[in-house]
Amino acid sequence: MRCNTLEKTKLKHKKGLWSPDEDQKLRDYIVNYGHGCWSAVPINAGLERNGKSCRLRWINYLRPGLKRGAFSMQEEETIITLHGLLGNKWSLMSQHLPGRTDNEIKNHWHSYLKKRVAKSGNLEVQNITNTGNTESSSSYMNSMSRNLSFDSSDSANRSYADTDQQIPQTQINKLPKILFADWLSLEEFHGHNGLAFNGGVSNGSNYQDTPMNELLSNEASTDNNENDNHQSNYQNEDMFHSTQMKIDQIFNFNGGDINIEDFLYM
DNA sequence: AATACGTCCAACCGCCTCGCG
DNA sequence: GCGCGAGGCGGTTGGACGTAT
Repeated sequence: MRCNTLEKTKLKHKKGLWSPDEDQKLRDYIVNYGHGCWSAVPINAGLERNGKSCRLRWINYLRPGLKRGAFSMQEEETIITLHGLLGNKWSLMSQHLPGRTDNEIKNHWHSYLKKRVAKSGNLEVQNITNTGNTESSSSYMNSMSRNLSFDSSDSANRSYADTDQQIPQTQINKLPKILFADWLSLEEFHGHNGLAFNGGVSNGSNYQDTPMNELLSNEASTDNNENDNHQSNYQNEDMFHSTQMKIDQIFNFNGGDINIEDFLYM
């Protein structure tokens, strides 16, 4: 993927915040000529920035159609649900939140939603502890499983480490490492003992133990076994269909139309 | 009013993948 | 097949701003 106009000149690239003048130059250039090869953009637009910086500025700030301002409740719920499904796949999430950038979603998650999720989880824990009501454990499980995996060593749980929210270790130990977001009840879990997924780091990247990743890893592992299929990963047909229903809810709401098979290959 | 501390967000960095030569 | 550059992505950082003391 090489450009005709290579950025061979080793200019001293400016860093830091963009000035309104720089924004205007970049906007004018891209509106008139398109970005084409990003490394050529700063040269042609008369900017002392590198191509990457221009691309980022355009995508995250200047691009038409971006929503600015607070996230709506629906957007937040979508992010939380998608995070439960996808893990830190911000760019994938942004595809289902029109007008929002991956950076924006990521920032919002780290600054707000992560804490909100942790807090709601903690409240549930308090209810269990205070009342000793075992029935509430189901809603607790739903709440917690909505967004998190439970292997205390995995990266998803590290999100708790940088907040003051603590999940009691006894709770963690009782929990499966993965549940299927909020569509798997505790009862379903107990009815499907084989569902506790394996944790661990995969392929050297920051890989989180989300149901999505687990499905993907199962998918990868089934490449060598053609007798397996996606549906078998769900333990039974009911679970497969309830998962499909949940995905339908999310993606139809966002104007999409997708099935589990599609989802796996997004 | 001054300072410390916390939060948020724009931007940077490093890594990975892809495609061209 | 290999090397290189571009593009893309997620993690991290730094500074601006708001709030508490």
